[in-house]
Amino acid sequence: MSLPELADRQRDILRAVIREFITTAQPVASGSLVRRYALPVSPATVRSELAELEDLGLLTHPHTSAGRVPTDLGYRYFIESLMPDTALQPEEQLTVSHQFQQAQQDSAQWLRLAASTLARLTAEASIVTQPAGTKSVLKHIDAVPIHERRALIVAVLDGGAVRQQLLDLDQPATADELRSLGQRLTDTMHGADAATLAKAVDLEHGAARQILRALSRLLAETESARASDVYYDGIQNILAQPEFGASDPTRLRDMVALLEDRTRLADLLPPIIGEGEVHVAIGAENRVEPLLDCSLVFGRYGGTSGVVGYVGIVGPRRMDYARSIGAVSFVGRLMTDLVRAVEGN
Amino acid sequence: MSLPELADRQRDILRAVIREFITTAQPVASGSLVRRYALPVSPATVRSELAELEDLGLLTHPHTSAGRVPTDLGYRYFIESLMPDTALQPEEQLTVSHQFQQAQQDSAQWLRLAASTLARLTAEASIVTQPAGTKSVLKHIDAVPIHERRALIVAVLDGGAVRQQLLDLDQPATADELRSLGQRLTDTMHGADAATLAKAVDLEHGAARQILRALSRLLAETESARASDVYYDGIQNILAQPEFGASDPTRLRDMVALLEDRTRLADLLPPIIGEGEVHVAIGAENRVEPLLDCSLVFGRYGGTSGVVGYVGIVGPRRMDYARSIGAVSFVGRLMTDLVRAVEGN
DNA sequence: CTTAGCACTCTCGAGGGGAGAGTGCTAATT
DNA sequence: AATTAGCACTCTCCCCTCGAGAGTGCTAAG
Repeated sequence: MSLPELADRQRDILRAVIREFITTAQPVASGSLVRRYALPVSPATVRSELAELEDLGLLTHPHTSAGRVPTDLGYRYFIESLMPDTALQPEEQLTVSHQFQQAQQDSAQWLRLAASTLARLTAEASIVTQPAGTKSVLKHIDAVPIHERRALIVAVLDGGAVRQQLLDLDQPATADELRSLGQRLTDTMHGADAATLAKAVDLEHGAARQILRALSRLLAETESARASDVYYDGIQNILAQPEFGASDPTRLRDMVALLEDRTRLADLLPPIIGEGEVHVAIGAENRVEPLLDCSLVFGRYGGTSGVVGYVGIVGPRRMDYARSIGAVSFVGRLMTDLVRAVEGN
Repeated sequence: MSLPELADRQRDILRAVIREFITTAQPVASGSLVRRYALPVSPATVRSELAELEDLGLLTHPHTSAGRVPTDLGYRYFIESLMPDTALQPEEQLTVSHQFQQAQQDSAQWLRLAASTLARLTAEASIVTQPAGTKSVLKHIDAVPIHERRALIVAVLDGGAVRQQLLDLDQPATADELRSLGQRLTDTMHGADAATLAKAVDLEHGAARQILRALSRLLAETESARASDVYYDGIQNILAQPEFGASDPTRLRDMVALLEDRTRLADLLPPIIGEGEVHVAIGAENRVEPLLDCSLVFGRYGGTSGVVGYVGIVGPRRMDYARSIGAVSFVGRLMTDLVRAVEGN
């Protein structure tokens, strides 16, 4: 996995091949390289350089008389040492962060917005997971009367997530009773996690007991179901890619099936990403079968209290990595800001 | 659009053609009909009947020497007067409603569950819109302190929807202040809609004024953004359909693009569906271009107070209408029950 | 080291049967 | 009058071929 050292001209040529292949999706010929990038050498010279890059494992040949195509290693080399600055244009950053500021209203909207923004910025399919903490902690409890014997329990978690649960009460309760119950539980249970709540259940009785039981279950689910709530967008974008076109519809279907299946999603997320880092998995670096022709670009966002979510995109190996990384990184940062704002830091 | 009258044998044959085409996706030949459905007549007889059904506009011919394919009108006839009972099996109903009972916890989960259930039951792509009222009415307000100068406003609407909004306070407020403010506003604003809230803004000042302003905007958005929150699932299912396969990838992409674009979604929903009815739009009955090869099966669900959402599926014209209608109708009923439960009826 | 020239290879699309499937028609049968 | 067997006809689909075109690898000259 160590990357070979290249002469300057080879680097230029590799960069040109990748750039060309990304836009055309066609194997790149020596002649067209010279023409389009105004190289100061002849096609024959380029050919010998291409042959060397192929020996180094950075390029391949679909067949004898076809142009060159980057390998996984070729893309990797590009990302590690050929890629231009990935930051988005300032105007773009402004537009996007403006949209995020307007969407502060509803945390579910953040996720949706993040997914659609990424899809739009990168023209790939995007995936955004709900922030889920290793420890979910209660911040506020409220009991809203719906009916004499029925109440809606609203819980605000650390990190600004809001959960709700409809509860059939064993005994009728008035609005005032529910209100003071919510107050008391908020005061006593502030900062409690699922385990603490479970313990506290036995100390209470009546409606309070019911509420605590429901909440502890809710928190436990929130903690465990790490990737249960996933937003995705831009599937149309990967349908538009020529590599997933007519040739093999099964490939495409398997891929979409993988994305839609929220339970399998956790597997393909890169094991650990550092805060603010962006992780790129190219082609066969993905262990999952339907993604062997794809690349993933993922980032992590999260608060200080261990609340963590993922944002990322899926696309063909042939993608604009600079732009993708820039977009994922930027959106990840915005999401981190949003989560922190709700945390109160 | 008036449906022709058919002799019994013609009805049997039409039914057989549709059933066969639904499962095989191939034009149906007279010979295979006789073979598979053990018809007591010869292929030649069947052929003359087929020719007559074609004259009536119920079947077509891709080309001279191919089998028969149902037309939109053929499917329509099938649905109106040939279709078996659409109710799901009792065991299936039990399983599904059991799942819905368990998911009562979170209204966002209902929608997700409805979408995935429909996708699974019908093996088509499903669409579920959030229930949105012509009039959204406030039921409960809560202000949760995040920070000295920052609060999370949680609003419970009629219909059990929960909205949240992060607010930067002009002046710092303590937890107790926020709490009593929430109580007071809940008491005074209970039952208010966006317009009422907007009027009340000027009567308040300080944090209360900020909260009311935010809430009125929130409610206005909730009312207007009728189909803003849409859940869909099972896109993989329509990718698996042979009619959207290799032939024309553009078709498929346009279709998915249409589904993903939440703003265009409202257009394709059938104008008015009665409570408990299921509306079927076959092929060209959809005015939208990318859906000319598709059928939609949609139902409406909602509460007594005018809160309305849609559940439905999209698939190829060649779909199992009986099952689709049964599934959509059943899931719609379950959703109605859930909404009503939160309303307190 | 670079480059012109050239032979070689491979894909892709068009064109050409041939097999197969299925119809429509006609005449015979019930 | 309805049904059916027989048969010619049509159309698709697949396979094959073949030529054009694109691009490489090699070699020898600059």
